[in-house]
Amino acid sequence: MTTLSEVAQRAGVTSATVSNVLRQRGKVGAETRARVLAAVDALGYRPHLTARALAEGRAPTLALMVSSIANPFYPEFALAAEQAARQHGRFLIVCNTNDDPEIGRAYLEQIAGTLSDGVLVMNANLQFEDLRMTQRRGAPVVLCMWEKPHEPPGLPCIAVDFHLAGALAARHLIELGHRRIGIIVAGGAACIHAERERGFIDELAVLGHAGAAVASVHADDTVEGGHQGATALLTAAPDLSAIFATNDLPALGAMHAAADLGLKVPDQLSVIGITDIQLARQSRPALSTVAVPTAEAATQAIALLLELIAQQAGPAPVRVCSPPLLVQRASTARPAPDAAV
Amino acid sequence: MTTLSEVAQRAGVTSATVSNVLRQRGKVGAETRARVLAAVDALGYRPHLTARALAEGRAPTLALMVSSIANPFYPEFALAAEQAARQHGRFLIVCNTNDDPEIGRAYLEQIAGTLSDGVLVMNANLQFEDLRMTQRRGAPVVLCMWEKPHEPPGLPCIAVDFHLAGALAARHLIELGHRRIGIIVAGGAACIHAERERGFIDELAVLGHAGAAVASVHADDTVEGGHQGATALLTAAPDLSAIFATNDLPALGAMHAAADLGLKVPDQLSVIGITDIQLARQSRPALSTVAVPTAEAATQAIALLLELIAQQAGPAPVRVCSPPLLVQRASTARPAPDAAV
DNA sequence: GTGAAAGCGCTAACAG
DNA sequence: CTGTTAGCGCTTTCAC
Repeated sequence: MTTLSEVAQRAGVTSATVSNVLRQRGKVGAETRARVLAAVDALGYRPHLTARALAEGRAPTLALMVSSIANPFYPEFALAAEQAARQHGRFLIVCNTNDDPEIGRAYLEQIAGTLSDGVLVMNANLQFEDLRMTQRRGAPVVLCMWEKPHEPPGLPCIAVDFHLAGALAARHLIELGHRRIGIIVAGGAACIHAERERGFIDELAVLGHAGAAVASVHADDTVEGGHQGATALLTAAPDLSAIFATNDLPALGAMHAAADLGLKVPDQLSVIGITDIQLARQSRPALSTVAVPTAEAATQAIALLLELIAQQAGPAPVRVCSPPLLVQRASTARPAPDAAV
Repeated sequence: MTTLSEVAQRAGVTSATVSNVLRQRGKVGAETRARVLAAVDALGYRPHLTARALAEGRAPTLALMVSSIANPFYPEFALAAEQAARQHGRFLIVCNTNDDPEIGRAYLEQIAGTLSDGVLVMNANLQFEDLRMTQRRGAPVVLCMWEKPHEPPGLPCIAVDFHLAGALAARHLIELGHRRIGIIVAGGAACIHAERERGFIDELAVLGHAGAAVASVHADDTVEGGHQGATALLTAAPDLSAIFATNDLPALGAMHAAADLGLKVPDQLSVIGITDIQLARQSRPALSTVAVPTAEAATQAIALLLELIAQQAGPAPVRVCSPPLLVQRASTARPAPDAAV
């Protein structure tokens, strides 16, 4: 590990000058600069990021808190976040909370402000109180995918209009002619997807088909959960012509359930989800869904976090991403005439 | 940000003593300790990890280099790696190389030894020379899933016997009675999967059915790649009764291709992959595959890296994971009698 | 047992 | 333009 002063010594200057050359600060004589650069090169000097961080009073890393890396939603988000961070010269520390608030708190306690300059929170099931505490300690926090643009959480956040996402799904099914629709609300007790369900229901009412929501079940936010949910739904109400799931994974599970029950998708049953994860494109039939701007949210979240770190943003700014978009694929179609009651 | 000396002041001692109390080093009087702990508590003191790292001459973070977070292989691995790291009090910086050796090198240059104590390399398409350089600079490197246990790479690594993985796939298909098998070799030009193909071919020979490998194509390591590969295979040799893909993603693509060609899996075509990613369980029909100990590799890789950092390991140790295991699901079956030539 | 002091590698005033 | 001087917050000898 060659240090600044070793370089300085070789170049016959002092470490401050080397520092100035490297960071283009202060004026340095052209000739001196050349000597310094030569020395840097000869010695293979690389700045010690930890030492620099300590001296500057700021860390080069950002913490990304996520409930599980294994969430199929994660890849696109993390990819975009990492790229954005890199472009700003920052590194990303991934903190998996496993949906356990304790682990989340422990992470925050340890690294927020001491190893990471700021914290990105992505569905990590953290206590708001812990986040506020983190903020108070001087480490900015950004919530990455706030579901309710019209009800800001009192913390900086990147919001996506999931109410609209639900509405778009509803409109699509209604326009296709579906009048007997089952709903799978994913996310368990915490029920993070309430906004999506509400958007769906509200739109049904707006379109004059409030009665089209025939049945509704809660389910785990997984393929298996969707499978179980759909099975329950179709058993209780065999005449459903469509199922709306608040997330893609359970929607995929619903398609499997339909297959297991001998129902053809989309001929006998239409299925639609929300998010547009990679898998949605790869399923057979390909899943119709409402695409949500995941990568954009990641990029914006990084940008906002950096502004907060630089203290260039208000106390609890809310930024809204582009609206969700319907993506019609092969899992939705007009209901079969004989399926109608 | 309360500092050590603030705590010290409040406790009426010096920062050295506080440090001793916190790290259980040196002897501290019971009464003093109590006072110190009380002050720590009252002030909400948290150690500044960056400062500590600088003073200790070691960083609390490990770098995980990966070609793409979006690789469906990644979740299980990263989850296990992050947990293992956390259990050892380390944090994980995720470095996405996008398969670009330049990005990889830039990452290594910047953080290895200056922000991270060691580097985990997972399919990141890095130049060995860059990795050796990193080592020489004092930051240990571990390759996470070396495919050839019998040909160590000259760098510390966690190896998985992918030759055996290929062999198990071959044995399974042969035992089922398949004699006309198509092979999809994933991974493109770099051809990281050569060992798997060789294992498959070798085992065919061992079993006396060298001729069963009727055709072989190269394809991208994606669902789409597998789809294209399988389509090509089945077009050129419509009488194939089984397809072996060197990875699960292309195997899944092969199943889709079969469906598109009107072939029933497994009745008219058996498909088998390698790895056992989550998706393999969730596809319809569920994919038969050869499971590889991904999580174990992650855990071992972290352990080895920490040993290397602590200088408790030889120069280029190779650790071999548990052997791969056949997982028979619904995508493989005996060939239809009338399909045989 | 506890304190004083040096230093990790770098940056940031301020002098000259 | 370049050098001097202080730290950043913590750990770690080494005296007392």
